[in-house]
Amino acid sequence: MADVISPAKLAPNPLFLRDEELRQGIELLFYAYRDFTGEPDAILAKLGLGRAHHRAIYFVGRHAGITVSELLAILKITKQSLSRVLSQLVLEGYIHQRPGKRDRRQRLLELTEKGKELERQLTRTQRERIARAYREAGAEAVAGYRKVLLGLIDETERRKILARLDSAGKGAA
Amino acid sequence: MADVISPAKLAPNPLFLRDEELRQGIELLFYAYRDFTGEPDAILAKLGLGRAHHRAIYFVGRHAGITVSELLAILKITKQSLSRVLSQLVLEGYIHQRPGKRDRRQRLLELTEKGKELERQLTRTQRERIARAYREAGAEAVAGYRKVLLGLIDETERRKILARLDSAGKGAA
DNA sequence: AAATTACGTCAGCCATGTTGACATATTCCG
DNA sequence: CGGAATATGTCAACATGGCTGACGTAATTT
Repeated sequence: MADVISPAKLAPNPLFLRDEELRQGIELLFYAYRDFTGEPDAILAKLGLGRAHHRAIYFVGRHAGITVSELLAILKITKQSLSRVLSQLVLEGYIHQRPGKRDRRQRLLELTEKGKELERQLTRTQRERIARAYREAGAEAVAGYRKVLLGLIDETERRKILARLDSAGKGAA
Repeated sequence: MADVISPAKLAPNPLFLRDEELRQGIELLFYAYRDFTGEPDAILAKLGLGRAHHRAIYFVGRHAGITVSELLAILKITKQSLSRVLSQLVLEGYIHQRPGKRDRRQRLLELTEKGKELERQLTRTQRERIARAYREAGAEAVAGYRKVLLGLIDETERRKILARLDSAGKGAA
């Protein structure tokens, strides 16, 4: 204000632009996630289930035969929290447990037919949403979306996740 | 299996590829959001605050003079839920309320100096995370990231959000 | 003057996260 | 073989942050 010629008016302040750009990146992520997770809740509510159940069902479906500790590592919650969700899903016949062959302490998890049916139903709306966004944005944009999201993930996790994305659906030990 | 020549081996099944691609899009969003939101919690916990306070502080900081109902529309929670958070933030001196000039029923919200300080502290780690991801991915990828995320948002919301992103930081009535 | 709007508040419920302590079965290792 | 480590489960208590429903007040609109 006191300056005769404000430097900010001569050249657009790069720090300001940067901050603005970054905040938009934050907010887009917030809004997208907000709307993305909103949809399946109605289906779940009717069954007396919540988002936590959706996440468990999704990843068990994605990695048939996953162990409890692997699932914990993906969800990053405590075993007590997972246990509540998981035991309910087993009780109600969505998920089946069997002891590991190599290591009989493990409980390998997989969806029952009922579980698979629910998984399909829950994921359908989200798949459609992503599909539409991909289609409208184009292949190049999709590559950018993937690249940036991957960069947002904790560095120590990135390798693991890339491996998981690749090996998914092939079943585990 | 029973087919003499499996069609899936001649041409890669486009439905399968599509499903795989879409699921990766879902999972990347999950992992990125998981790690993105994780960081500021430690700071908040020391102050006896939670994620809900962070969101309120963030958007009040971003839209100085925002009304309660506008904030509700952004967060998509009930007024009762917001009230709990907001009244605590006012009580502890992070947010200041003043009546609207045109409409004195409104309570226009803005951060106090204390609130601004906390906002900066909280947003710093997230800004840095986005900045790093942007830098590593490149400008073209950033454009794609924005395009796809925008496409994931509810269509009825998109216009509003674009307007918000543009007008942010210029203050409201 | 009546209806609507913006906001707030009280009360209670539910889902889902947390910590801490402890139990059991199995596997690994010296 | 026997003890340590591992995979999993369980009980109890608590915090956060959503939700619904009901009701109240001040200001604005009609």
